[in-house]
Amino acid sequence: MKNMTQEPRNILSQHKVSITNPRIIVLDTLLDFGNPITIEELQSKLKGKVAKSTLYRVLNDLKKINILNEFTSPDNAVVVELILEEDSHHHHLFCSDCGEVIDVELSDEFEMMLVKEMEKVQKELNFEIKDHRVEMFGLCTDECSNCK
Amino acid sequence: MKNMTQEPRNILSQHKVSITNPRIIVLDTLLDFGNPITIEELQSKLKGKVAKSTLYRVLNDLKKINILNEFTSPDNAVVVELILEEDSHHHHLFCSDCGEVIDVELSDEFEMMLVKEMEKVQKELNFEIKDHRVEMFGLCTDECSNCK
DNA sequence: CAATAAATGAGAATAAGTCTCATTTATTTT
DNA sequence: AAAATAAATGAGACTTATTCTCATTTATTG
Repeated sequence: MKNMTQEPRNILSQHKVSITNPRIIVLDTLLDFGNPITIEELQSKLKGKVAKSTLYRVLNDLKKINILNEFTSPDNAVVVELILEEDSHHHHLFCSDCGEVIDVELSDEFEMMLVKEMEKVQKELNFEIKDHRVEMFGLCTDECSNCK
Repeated sequence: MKNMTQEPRNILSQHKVSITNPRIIVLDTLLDFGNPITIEELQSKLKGKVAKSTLYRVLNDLKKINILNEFTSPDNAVVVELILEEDSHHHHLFCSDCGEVIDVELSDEFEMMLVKEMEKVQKELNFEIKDHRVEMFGLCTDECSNCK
């Protein structure tokens, strides 16, 4: 079992940013949780170990080195997620009940078709499309400990 | 040419909510703009004709009667849009430069394939998917008066 | 048209996120 | 390895978006 704080250190040094305690703690928490997480939930997991201002600064630092993705849930709460592997193109599924956010990979055929659709849109609207997102909303039935 | 304030009145009475001046003004502004709009831009178009607290209340009222859609732009600004026709399923294209949001309809084949993808996801993750969104990000080249 | 219910405006309250600045911690230089 | 320099942190002030409160105004109902 690997040293808990080693991976955050590696990540930081790989990206040539200084290795500090708050950064290690935040990365560790995100790695440990493993899923997209709201700022609120992240703060509660951190239990005051990192100052609020520092948390936001660290998140911005991680965005700058492109290892943090940020988006919003259907109720407009900000959600963050580590993106460590370059090839992990995926989408999100949101539970309207418990607020859980789940990563979803869609088929290559689908992604190819989406690219074609975007090419059509680009031409029609004279727009240069750089990125896309597919979001799905629903209810995680059963198995969920958060949904009563 | 139809009376400018008649359509808002019709909409409100169809949805059995009381017809008030702020509601008429907000609806009129949204109808007139015709595209998704940020709260900030909406406020500037309203030029103080409606109190800030009332604006938010009116927007919430419109959400409750299901004629207002709310989402966020890539920089997390809240965007609202009237949804008057039931059959107007569409997606959004965001310009990262000027912030414009454009409605986009994708092909039926694509939508059908997306439904199939969602059915797969539902089964795999034991999730009941109710809705989806496709968002596209890029730059509106040329023609745009806002982008320099 | 009067009575009742609902909506509004103004500004106070709250909450998310940023900023400031003195202090602490990392990194670089010697 | 210690000193010098640069960067990051914590605490709390500040800003901005949104909600809330409550006295007044406006709609709706009888």
